[in-house]
Parts: sequence; C-alpha cells; structure tokens
Amino acid sequence: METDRVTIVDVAARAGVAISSASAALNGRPGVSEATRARVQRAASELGYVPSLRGRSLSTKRAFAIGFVLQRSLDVLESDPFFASFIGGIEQALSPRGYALVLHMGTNERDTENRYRELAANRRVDGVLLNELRVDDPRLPLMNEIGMPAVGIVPSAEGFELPCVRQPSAPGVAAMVRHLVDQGHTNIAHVSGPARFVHARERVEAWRAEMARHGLRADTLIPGDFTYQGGRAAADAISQMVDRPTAVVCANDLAAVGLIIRAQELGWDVPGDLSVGGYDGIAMGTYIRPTLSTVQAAPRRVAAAAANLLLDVIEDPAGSAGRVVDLAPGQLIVRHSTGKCPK
Amino acid sequence: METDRVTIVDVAARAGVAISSASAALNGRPGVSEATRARVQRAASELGYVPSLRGRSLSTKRAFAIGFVLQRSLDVLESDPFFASFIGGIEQALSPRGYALVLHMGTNERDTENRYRELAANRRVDGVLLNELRVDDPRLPLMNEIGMPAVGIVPSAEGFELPCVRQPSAPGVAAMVRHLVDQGHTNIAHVSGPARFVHARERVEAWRAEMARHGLRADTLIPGDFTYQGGRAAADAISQMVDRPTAVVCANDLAAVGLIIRAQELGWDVPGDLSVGGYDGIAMGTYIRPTLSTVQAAPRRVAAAAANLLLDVIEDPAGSAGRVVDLAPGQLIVRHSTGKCPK
DNA sequence: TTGAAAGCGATACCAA
DNA sequence: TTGGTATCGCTTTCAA
Repeated sequence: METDRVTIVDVAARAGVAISSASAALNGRPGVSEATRARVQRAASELGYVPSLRGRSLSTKRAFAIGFVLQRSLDVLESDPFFASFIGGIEQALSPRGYALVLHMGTNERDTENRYRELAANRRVDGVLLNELRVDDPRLPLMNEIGMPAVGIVPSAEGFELPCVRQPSAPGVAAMVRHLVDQGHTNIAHVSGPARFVHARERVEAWRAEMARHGLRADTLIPGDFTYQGGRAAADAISQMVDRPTAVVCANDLAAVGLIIRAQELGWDVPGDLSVGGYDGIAMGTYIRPTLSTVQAAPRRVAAAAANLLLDVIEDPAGSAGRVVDLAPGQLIVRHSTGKCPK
Repeated sequence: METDRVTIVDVAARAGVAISSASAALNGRPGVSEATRARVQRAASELGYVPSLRGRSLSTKRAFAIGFVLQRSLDVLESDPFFASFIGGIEQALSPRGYALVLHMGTNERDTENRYRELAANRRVDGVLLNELRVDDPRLPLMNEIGMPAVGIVPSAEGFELPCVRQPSAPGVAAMVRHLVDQGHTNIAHVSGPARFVHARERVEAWRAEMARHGLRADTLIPGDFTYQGGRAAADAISQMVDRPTAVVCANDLAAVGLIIRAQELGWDVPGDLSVGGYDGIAMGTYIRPTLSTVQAAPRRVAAAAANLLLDVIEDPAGSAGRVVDLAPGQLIVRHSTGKCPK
C-alpha cells in the first residue's frame, strides 16, 4: 500500500556516491566538492527525494516537533476564542523552520500534567510551551526533572527559572483603572481569575496598585474564573452588594461579556449604571452591545515569539539558557462599555 | 544533557532474555511464556521503561500521529469558535489510543494544500482529517496519489470516495425554514457560504428545497463567506433591497451574529423587523441579544467520530475502505432572534 | 519458547 | 574529498 519511498540510498546510488556523501551534500555540510554536491542534489530532485523524518529523528534524537497542551474544561472549550489565534502564532513560527506542532488537550490540571509527562516520556517532541502558569506550577520541576526544553509564557519573569516570553498585563490593567478614574469612578471592583494562576494574581495586584496610586480603596475583589459564567456570577454578586461599585475591571474579556449580559438582564444600563472593562481584546468584544472596552493583548505575537524562542533553546540549549524575550504590553482600547460615573 | 534513556536492550538484559522476546512480551504478542512475560514486564517497570516512539516509528513505518490542517485567514482566526471544540473532539479519540495530533494551519487554500503535501511527503502522520471540503477538492486526488489514509467530514457522502463521517446539515436548515414559515414568514432569504464549499451548497439546496415544499419562492440568495463581516455585509445588502425579506437563514452562526449586529445598527428590530437564524450552535449565540436561534451541530462529536474512523482506517486499511459513519443531524434551537412575521 | 540478526532511513565518525 | 560502517531503538523474520 505504502509506495516504496525514495531513500537516501537511492539518491546516493543515482549520484554514484556514498550515502555519507549524499547526506553531507544534502544537508549543506562541508567536506563535499561542489561537483559532488550538485550531482547529489540533481539526483535527489530527479527522484523526488524527501528525507524521512523518522530516520532522521532516530539518528539525531530529535523529533522536529514541539508540544503544547491546552487546558480547558469541556464546557468552556466551545466559547474560548483564545485558542485559534494562539495556535496560529505558533504555526507562524514553526512552519518556516520545518517544525510541527503536536497539540494535546487536558480537561483538568492533573490531566494536563499527564499529557506533558507523556510528551516527555516518549520524546514525541523536542520541547514544550508552557502557558497559564500556576503558582508553584508542577510542570516546572517536571520539565527540569526530565530535561525537556521548555519556554514559559509569563506576565513577569520574576522567580521564573526557565527561558520565557514575557508580556506584562499590569500596564494594561493599570491603564484601564486610570481610564475609569478619569471618568470619575472611585468604587472600582475587580473580577479576578483563580488565584492559583500567576497572571490572575498579577492583574489583581495591578488593579490594587493603581487604585492605591489614586488614593482609592480596592476592597471589592470578586473572585472569578475567566469564564462567561463566572462573569454572570460576578454581576449577581454585585447586585447583592450594599455599596455597589460603579465600574468593574475584569481579568479577561469572556468574563466581562458575561458580566455585561447578566447586568443587562438585571436591568442595569452599561455603562450608564455600571462601566465594565475587559482584558484580551477578543473579537467578540466588538460584537456585543455596548462594545467592550478592553486591553488588546496579542496572543498571536506572543505565541510566535514563544515558539521561536523554544526553537532557539532546542537548537542551542547553552546559548539561550535563561533568555527572556520581552513583548510590548497590551494597549487600552476604549469602546462603549465604559463611561462616566453615574454618581 | 539528554538523560540516557532506558531502552528495550536494558529491559531485555535485566530480564535476562533476548530483545526480541522482550519486544514480544511487552507488546502482548504470542509466543512468549507467561513466566518470561512477567519477568520482562517487571524489569520494564523497575527500570521505568518507556518505548521510544522514534525507534518504533522507524521500524513500523508508522508515526502514531494524525494530521489536521485548519484553514483560516489570519483575520478570521481570532473570532472563530469552531476550532477549540473540534480539536477537543479529536483529542478525545486520539489520546486513549496512543496517537497524537499534529496540527498545521493554512491561511489560504494553496497554503493549506501545501501543508497537506508536506505532511504526506515526510510521513509525519499516518493519516489526515479533511474538513470543509470544496467541490472538486484537490486534496482528494492528492491523498489518493500519495496513498495517505484520509477521512472526510462531509454533509453527504454522495460521490465521495473516501471513508467519511457524515453529518447532514439539510435537516437542520429545513427545520429552521419550517420554523420561520410557521411564524408566518414567506420571504425568507439565505446568506450562504462560498459556493465552492460542499457544505455551503448543501445548505443552499436545503433552503431552496424547503421553501419549495411550502410553495414559496427562494429567490433571495445573498452570497456570504461564513464570517462576521460577511454577515454585516448581508445586512447592508438587505437594506438595499426593494422587496426586503422578513427573515434570513444564515449558513452559520458567525455570519448570523454579524447580520444581527449590523441590522441593529441600521435601526431594525430583531426579530421584530427581521428574523435571523444561524447554524452551528456556537456559545456566542447565547451571549448576544437577542439570543440566536440556530441549529446545534456537534463539532466535538463529529471530530471524535472522524478521528476514530481514521484510526480504524489506518490500523485496518482494507477492512474499513469505504466506510461511512453517520451522525445525527443538528437540532433546531429556537431562541430569540426569530419571531413572528411583522406584516 | 527463545535468541540471533536483518532491517527501517537517516547521521556521523573514521579511514582511505 | 570520499566511502565504509557503526549507530539510533525498535519490530520482525527465521533458526535453533
């Protein structure tokens, strides 16, 4: 069934050289005369030779692939727009360099960790991307333990011993808070993500710090979970409050959308009664009404940078040991879900 | 750097048997005494042996991975919710069977085809999934030419020579039309997808047929492209019409959302002035207002079925040559974007 | 039932 | 600059 493939042996035979010479010629290694190289290359193209990844993998001990495990619960999956652009960014970096992406999915944290373990155990990939890092993330010691090259995607490189791509979200959150303060708001709540996530914490801290900078009290912290449903729950929580905030900064757009929709169901006007800001800059933010004020992150660029860094690390482990690549922070985009404080 | 891995040689040595016996024992092949098998397995687990995918791949000529190329233009990427659940479904099927997904992305049709060619050329995967098939899709002859196992995801298996998973969208579209007719609509337009797509055509035909069934004329066909922007454009197109439809059936949800938003910007009430139905059942349909009436497809189930079928085909090419797996058609979900005909 | 040895398709070392 | 050959880690055939 499987067509007999053209191997390097065929190429060498046709060019009338040894396979070692053929290999060197094809890979642009020195030690081959130009005449030989040309002859080998002609033979290869005449035969339609494509090197076998399998043979190459075994002898070089490399897979020419990197791994990524997306962690999402099945119910959230369907609504999460993060995914596609992130993957697009990875592909953008991998494809020109001849690598492929092996994608796995974990439905919970243990599951995710096991996927990384598998990836490492059978050496299906040469390195992995780590995102949505948790405090004391077990994947970090795991990567060290098994000696798997890894690159983290983090808001801050502090205390992070792996090479990483850093895109701080603090400036964006601060800009959002500042924007709301400018609109006259003083009681600005924050709907956070789960505290076990580093980026969730960073956003809480950024909100706190910016509030303090304006002499405002940051006491309305509503725990969320980055989901649409979590955003809805936050609106319900607000409706129970004695001293209602007039503005909310959400840790991500999806939650902000949920919050806005639920707020409207509760009869509030957004932004008349309540201003709502998000974070991420997902397309959906321009679909809903009012359109969502947010901070535009760049998942595609982040992913591309991370993938490129990972390849650098793989191809030169020593040279790029503790590298940190900095990306511009997200920019505030003011749309229509934020407005003047009602008072 | 790379820890010296435990190989089958180590296991065989420790168990005091030949590597061929160790291999047979570990893979549950017959011809090994129970005592030997037990000894080998103990040795393997004591050493923490994990078979090398690379060695196995080379000798079995299999990659234990399947490929999928998602085709999306970069601008659409960010808003497309199809992706995540589809991938989730694939993973669900692959993971228990020890396979992995190699994911590529094409930003246009030529790009996509090249990705499939690469995948085939270097045999990085044992088979591929083909979705969003076009009329005379070049990937079909390509797969035959290179002898790559492939499974199609199609609305109808007619004239489709590859094994496939079939989920017809016609019943759902028909149900949507019927629902609108029940609400008194007689001038029902259709916003289609690009005619080069088989599933776009199927939906047009389904709309036509159901209109005819009710003795209605199906002359308002608005060409779309499955995107949010395309939906907006459709609303603009409608606003130019002399004889405006009172209802629109969109070929997918994203376009329906765009249409609704734009319609509202144009000052129309949905569904008061215009009823809008979608197709897919994306989560976003429940976020917007009015909530979107749609047909609930099941991308996760479709993907899982397709991936499972592909593995069957890979593992037994003869046995499952022309297999067709049928999936239940999507169900109509009436929400709030469709209502009584104004008149 | 067991073991020895020949591939699989490349890379890379070492003589010639 | 070349060519021969060991090697990567496994599967599989064929004798013993």
